[in-house]
Amino acid sequence: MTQTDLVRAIDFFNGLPDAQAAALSAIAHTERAPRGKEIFREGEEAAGLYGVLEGRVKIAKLSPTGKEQILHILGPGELFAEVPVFAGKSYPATAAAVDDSRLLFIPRRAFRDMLAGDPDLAMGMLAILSTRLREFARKIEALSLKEVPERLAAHLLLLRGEQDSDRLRLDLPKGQLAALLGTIPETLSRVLKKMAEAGYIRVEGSQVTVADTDGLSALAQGLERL
Amino acid sequence: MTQTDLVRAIDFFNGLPDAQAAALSAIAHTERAPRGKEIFREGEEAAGLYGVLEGRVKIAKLSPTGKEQILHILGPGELFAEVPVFAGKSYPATAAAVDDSRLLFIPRRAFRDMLAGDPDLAMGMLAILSTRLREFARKIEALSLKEVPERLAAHLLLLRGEQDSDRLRLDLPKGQLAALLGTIPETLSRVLKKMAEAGYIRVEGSQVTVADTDGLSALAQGLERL
DNA sequence: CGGCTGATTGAATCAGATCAACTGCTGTGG
DNA sequence: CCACAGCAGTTGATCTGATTCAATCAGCCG
Repeated sequence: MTQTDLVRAIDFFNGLPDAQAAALSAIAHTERAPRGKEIFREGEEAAGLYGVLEGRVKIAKLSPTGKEQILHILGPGELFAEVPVFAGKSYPATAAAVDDSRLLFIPRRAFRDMLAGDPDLAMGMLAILSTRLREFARKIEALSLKEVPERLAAHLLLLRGEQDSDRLRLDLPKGQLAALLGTIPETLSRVLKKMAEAGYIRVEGSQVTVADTDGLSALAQGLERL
Repeated sequence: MTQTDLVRAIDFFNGLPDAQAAALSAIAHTERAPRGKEIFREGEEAAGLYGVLEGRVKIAKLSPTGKEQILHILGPGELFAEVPVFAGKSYPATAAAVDDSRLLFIPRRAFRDMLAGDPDLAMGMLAILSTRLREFARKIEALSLKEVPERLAAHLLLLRGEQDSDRLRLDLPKGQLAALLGTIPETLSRVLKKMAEAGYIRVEGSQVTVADTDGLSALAQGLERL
């Protein structure tokens, strides 16, 4: 495995162009953390950010009385401590290895120097983050629609926007689509049928044709119901 | 209104330290867009990013047949076109003013040059974005818990982590809390009662005491039910 | 032709929303 | 100082959308 692949093993950096991934790799190094090893402690100045390559890491707060409150367990591919590093704060919690682990470490100082010399690295990371932020925002919007017909209608409209046609291919088996919409195949099946009967769409296997965009839109906003 | 306030009027930049907000302001300028004015067109090279100061802007795709598919309507405080600008792509859709609007514009070139000279600006923006990303991730996690007791248990555990004590103040009236959890006051009331009866918590007005952290945790993960 | 998987349909059940009534607190005006 | 309006919160009865359980169907591959 090359160094570049190492950096790419962290989801956060996946999507960076080769040149930038390589540049980052040059300042990153890997560390082994045996089970139980403390990686950093709450209150220390944030010296750098970490990614989990292998094993698991827990993020916890120690209460004054010494009780441990686990905030998060992280697995391979996950980044941590990036917020305090970017913000120039101290670590807000303590991190320790749960299993024997291998970590990627990027020192704050070197990272900052590299940003100064390579604005495209900064742009690349901003691009990744803002793309992901948009995706998340969309997901939140979708999840906060309570009824299945609303979520399905919203999803179909989204597909319609992407595929730029009224004839949509469901690129996912219906069972998977159901899971994506936070429901089960049975319900999806019934809702598709009702939508078809009400004239909003036509369904032929995994091909769905939008017949009434405005109607679907009204459904998605809960203005109408099936 | 000073220039700095202008930049801060966009949510995205809110949270930047004064020095960086001022620096950004220096390269930003404002534009007026009368109703109907096209701001940029799909396929053009992304020259810069925009924020809505006043009015509304629509983002739409024009299908080959000339039909317009509106993807999004944006209001004051919202940023747009930042993804193609950061990524160095062309605009993926067309933007036009819906009302008479005032926009903030930041040219890509100047923005990139500024990043090169000021790594702390880059760090600051990365900090904002990654903080927001974490918040969103948490929200998605919470929303994807389907049952109210799960969501409430998760929320109580979160508060417990923040307040670092088993005795929690609900900093929100119960009606508001219900809305935050995606339910209604009646249901919240019943669930709190059930949790108290089952011995997980004790409730005294807006003061909740966690009696069984592990039990709550099991509830939050759906391992147990009320 | 079996036998598997994905999709559909029907019946029973359940969680939560809705509707409506009631409690209890707080603040204000007579 | 009391009375009563007003609002947050609680409780009960009912209704509805969605899941669960079970059976069936369609297509596909060996």
